[in-house]
Amino acid sequence: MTTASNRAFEIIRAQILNGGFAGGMHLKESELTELCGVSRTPVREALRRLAISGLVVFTPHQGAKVVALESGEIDEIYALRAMIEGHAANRAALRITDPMLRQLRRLALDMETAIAGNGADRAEAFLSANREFHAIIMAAADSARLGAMAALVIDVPLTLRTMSRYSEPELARSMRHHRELISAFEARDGGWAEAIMRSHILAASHALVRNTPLEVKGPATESAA
Amino acid sequence: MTTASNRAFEIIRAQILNGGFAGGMHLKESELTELCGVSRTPVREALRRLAISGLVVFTPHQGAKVVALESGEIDEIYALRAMIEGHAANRAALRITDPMLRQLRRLALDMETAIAGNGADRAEAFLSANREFHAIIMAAADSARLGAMAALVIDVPLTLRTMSRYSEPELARSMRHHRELISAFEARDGGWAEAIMRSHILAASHALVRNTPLEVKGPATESAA
DNA sequence: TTGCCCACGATTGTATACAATAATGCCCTC
DNA sequence: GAGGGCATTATTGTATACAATCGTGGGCAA
Repeated sequence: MTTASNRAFEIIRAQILNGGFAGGMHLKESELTELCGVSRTPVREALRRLAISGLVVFTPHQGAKVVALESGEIDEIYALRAMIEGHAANRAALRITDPMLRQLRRLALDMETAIAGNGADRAEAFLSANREFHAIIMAAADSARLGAMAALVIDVPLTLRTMSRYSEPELARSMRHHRELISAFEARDGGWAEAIMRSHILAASHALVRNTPLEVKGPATESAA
Repeated sequence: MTTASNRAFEIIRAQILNGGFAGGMHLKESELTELCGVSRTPVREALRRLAISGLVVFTPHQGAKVVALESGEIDEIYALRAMIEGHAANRAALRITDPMLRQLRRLALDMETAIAGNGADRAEAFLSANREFHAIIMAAADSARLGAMAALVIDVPLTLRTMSRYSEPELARSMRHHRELISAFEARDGGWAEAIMRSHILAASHALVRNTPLEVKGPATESAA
């Protein structure tokens, strides 16, 4: 069984990511208490952790507010993601194990079939596999501190609904990036892996910016990068 | 007046950085309570923040332990610092203001005179100016998230006493890096600034590793990078 | 009417009491 | 005598009560 603090963290985080808590909204500890079914103490701990993750901002004696991203910040976040995930890919290329490589190949196939199909859960299957793909690379990089940094910039873009904004050519390019990443890993070439990963993230960034309406709203999924 | 939580954070952090708490030491909340003169609640918050900063590690129902760095981790941390501060220098080059540039020039002079002199506070003066020099660049980068990432890898090397390990040629090279950074900023050349900053951090890393005895002990100051 | 000041309410910050969990040492069994 | 299981105890996790602080509204004066 997990701790009450963890439950509170997950519940509040999910609410923010799926849009239940709008950007800029003031989060009152007493309200979160009844939402999560725990007392204020674990709620407070959860809020501090969310503040570290960049999902809420904290001001003394005024509590927590859900972050409201400006368009400039989105560029900034994707630039940081490119830096961090690029570095992770470089490390991963030198450390990845064969079982991990097999998993990557399978996930790449999963994504390609998800794209080719047309079921209702098409997007969900794709995003799930994509998330795992990137998670495996971070795991292969094998650096706790790098993982902590990634957490600072991975969560936030999730507040944007992006999957539906990718055109077919953009998705195809994303697939090619995945395949080329695997090739770079097979060659154990850190520089190649890093370059492709950077391209992958930055391409996603531009696809997002170009297709994003001014006001971002609605239940969110996550970036396809 | 600051909050009790902040006081506890600063007190415990200082104890870790100056070596009062040895690596691997188990930090009991009740003991920290009497050390800091506050109750357990703010102590707990302080410990969580320290865990985020990478200075302590947390395991459920077992509390906090001061981190014990292995030699491999030091390389990893310096690689991350090179990545982050390099990126910060790149951004800073495009955003830095003239007053900030003037400050950098003054601090570079301060460091050079500190090195040239031979007073007892020689090292202290140098390190203080050096810290401010890097802080200004981070501020000029103007990215809260990047600052948060930097915090993950700036604090930890402080647990190592490094200043005394730099040879004269190494210090001279460090000074040249500072001057060249200023030149890159004046030219508003992000790529140049990033390259020099990476060199600066990585050079410091190797100077450290080469001069570090196997067991690192004693009151700590901070890295000269 | 408008601006400022004070008091009130709401909300966060802190302390302490209680519950739950994990480490430790002892005793029993083999 | 050694190993494992159980009870004890120390330590962390949680809840709640209290204190401090900030925003807000009303009232008073210019």
